[in-house]
Amino acid sequence: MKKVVLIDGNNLLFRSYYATAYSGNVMRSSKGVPTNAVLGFINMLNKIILEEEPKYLLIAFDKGKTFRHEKFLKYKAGRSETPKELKEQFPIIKDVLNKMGIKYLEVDNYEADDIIGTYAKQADINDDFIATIISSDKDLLQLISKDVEVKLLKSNDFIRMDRNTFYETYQIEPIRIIDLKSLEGDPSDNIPGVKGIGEKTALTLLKEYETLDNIYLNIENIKGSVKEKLIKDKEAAYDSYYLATIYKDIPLPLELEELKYEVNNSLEYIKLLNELELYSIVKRMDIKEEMPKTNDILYEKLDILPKIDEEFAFLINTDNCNYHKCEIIGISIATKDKNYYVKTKDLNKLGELLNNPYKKYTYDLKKTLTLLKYQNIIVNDNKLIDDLMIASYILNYNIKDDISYLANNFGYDIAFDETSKTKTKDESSVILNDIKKVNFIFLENNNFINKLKEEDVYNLYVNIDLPLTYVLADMEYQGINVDSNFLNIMGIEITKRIDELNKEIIALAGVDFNISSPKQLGDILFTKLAIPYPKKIKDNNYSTSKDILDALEGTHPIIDKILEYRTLSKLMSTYINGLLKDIKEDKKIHTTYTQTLTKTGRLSSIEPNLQNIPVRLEYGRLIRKAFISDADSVLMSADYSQVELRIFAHMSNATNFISAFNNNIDIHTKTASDIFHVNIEDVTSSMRRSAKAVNFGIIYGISSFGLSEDLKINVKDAKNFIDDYLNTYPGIKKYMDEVIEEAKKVGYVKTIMNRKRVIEELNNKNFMIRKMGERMALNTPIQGSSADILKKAMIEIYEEFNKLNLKSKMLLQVHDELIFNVYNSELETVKKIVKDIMENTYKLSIPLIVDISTGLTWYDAK
DNA sequence: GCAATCACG
DNA sequence: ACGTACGTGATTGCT
Repeated sequence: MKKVVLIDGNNLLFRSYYATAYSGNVMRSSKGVPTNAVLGFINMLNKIILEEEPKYLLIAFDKGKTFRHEKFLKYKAGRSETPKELKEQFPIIKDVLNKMGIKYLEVDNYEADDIIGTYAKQADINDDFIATIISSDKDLLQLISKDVEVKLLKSNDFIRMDRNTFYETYQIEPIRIIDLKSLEGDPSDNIPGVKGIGEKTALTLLKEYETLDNIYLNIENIKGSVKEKLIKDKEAAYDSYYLATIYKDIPLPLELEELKYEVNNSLEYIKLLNELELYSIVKRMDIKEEMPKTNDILYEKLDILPKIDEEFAFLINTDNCNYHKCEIIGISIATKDKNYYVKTKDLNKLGELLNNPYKKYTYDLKKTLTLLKYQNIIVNDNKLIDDLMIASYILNYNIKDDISYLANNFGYDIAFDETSKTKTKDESSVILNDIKKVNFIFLENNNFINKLKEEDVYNLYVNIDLPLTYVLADMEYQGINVDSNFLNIMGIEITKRIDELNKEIIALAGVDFNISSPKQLGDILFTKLAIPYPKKIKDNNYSTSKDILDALEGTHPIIDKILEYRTLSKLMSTYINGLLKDIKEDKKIHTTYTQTLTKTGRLSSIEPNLQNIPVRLEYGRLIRKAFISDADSVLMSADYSQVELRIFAHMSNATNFISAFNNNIDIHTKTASDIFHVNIEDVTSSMRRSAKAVNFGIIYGISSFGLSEDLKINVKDAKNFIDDYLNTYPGIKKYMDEVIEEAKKVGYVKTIMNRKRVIEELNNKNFMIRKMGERMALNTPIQGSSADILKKAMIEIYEEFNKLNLKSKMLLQVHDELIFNVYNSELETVKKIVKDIMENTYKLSIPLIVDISTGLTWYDAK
């Protein structure tokens, strides 16, 4: 006999909600997501599964206004509005159920009851099945039959009702619950019933006359006030009869047999629980099959690495500073049946193991490769080393530097790395923790790889991001020469000027204050000096940002001086002192590329950031003179021209753009000529500037407000401008609409190399957040595809340099630009290789163009 | 630890 | 009626 458990999902979620909601105050995750009902629901569901051991399981939900509402406007009226904290939890619980592998159904215009009724009837008819219905709603008792029982939930326990127990309680047939309701009514659903008749009278009547019809047939035999009441509310009684009747024949997409249930604590499920911060559920889960109890780990502590000739996971344990200057503490290794911890700073043995022909797994391979390089150990990209950090990034898991965050999201219990502040742990517990991490990698790596394949992003992993790791490790290791003398001299000049400005500004203000404090500066400008604030005041705060000060230029002599002070302070603190601080003993700066951070697939650069060295303003640009080539070399810059607009043109198939790019016509001039309806040669510089702003807007996911800010025009003009633009290029409008539609449908967007970004904001109820989501959906494929293409080019250039054994090296990446140190003897070869690969690595419907320039400093390579 | 500001693509 | 351009990192002041 197969038992199917049918759960009234709405009922369960409502009960869970009101059990712990106190006047709208509910438990929330740290992100503000209400979770109290979800928590209660899962706990109740787990209890049900434990008690009932269902082989078949279905959760039914209401959907939309039902046929009952259509017929009776007052149905369920008078119910207080479902609180939004509860409404928000419906999609969450459905997500949970999906990830638990539990089937749920909602059918347009029907209630959960009708879904349950239909399956209950099927179970009754089908000799193989019996059903248990779970709810606290007595209505469902009408479904009890020879094969159907109801488990009626009470506040802390339940009553199981089958035909016998039901009869003992009510002395009527289960189906007469409908007749009972039609008499006594149900205030919670606004079912009227007969006024003045409660359960007791109703039951007495039904015991005698069995049905509502029969009661009215025998109305003359009934005495006194009850008769009066029955006659008065006859219509209401029959309406109620209709409302209380559960349908048993609604169309359903799944057969009973398809409701099969198997325990499935999927990784996604655990991850979701952790996202919702419902840790108590994760803790109680029976996870020993998939998730070993990491505290039971045994290991051997060694001084030298053992010989290993099987697959293994490894981690180099370091102190927690920048890995270009960190101390190595040891190496942890996990194999199928043994874990090791080796206390050593010598990575030679590890290097040998990594070049051996079996699979290796780690987390943050780039760090490993760089540390090895500092010991002159080279690991070739032998396609045998997996990096769980890269895999997790591509899978859009939330990851941090510290692998513990990831592991704990998958049900492990691993302490976070200690910072210098929290350094309290003894050596053996630090070692044990490291072993836990490496053990996690060993056990989970293949699950992650399978997931990559399932999500159709394995190619991206294995052909782009993973091989790029080797390229980046080398770039970081190479570093770039920096002339500290130059920076020092420039610093002296800047300091002198800052001092002058400081005096002048204080004099103009008439009072001493900290110019670097936006708060104090705002007070001085807009209160003390009473300069009129050019914009709407926001949050009762004066902004002193560049935009505001620019608008005030000329109103007071202090403004120009503050602007200059700002520019120079920035140069001094971030670029003179900041860079000097990061020059290592080899007179080079070694940045670190974060490969697993951005939402779009770009890299970022830290400690220091070499992707935002000044270039737009001439004085700031001088900083680039400090970045110099090696002896007998030049610095070579290779940058893509308009790569994002070209990618956009390719993806949107915008014919005008494509023809302009194909014919090498200046794209902004072409756009201006199109939207202003003038010949190319008649486009003025102001027309071109406007067109350029709109083209940029397109890349960002245009908004009239944003454009108005950029062009300093009013929002209405900006809107007209955009409308004209989109009318001129109808293909662009269509493309953008389609991207957003698709993104809303599947919940994510993709780049040309299938990199995915999930955008939750797209279905947010808040207009502003939703619009932001739409802009992300439009921008990410462009920015991300551009990143994909440059990454692919970098890998190919790196391989070609290696193949030809060139001394020249790739040093920096700045999103659409690569910087190389090129030996004079190799200049022509390198130029050709780089230009050729960058322009041809990915074929678009339009050409990609790369501009190359060289010089002894980064400033001169322009 | 966060907000404001400003440097880059 | 909302109140925004997309993606980053470093420094400073302030709670």
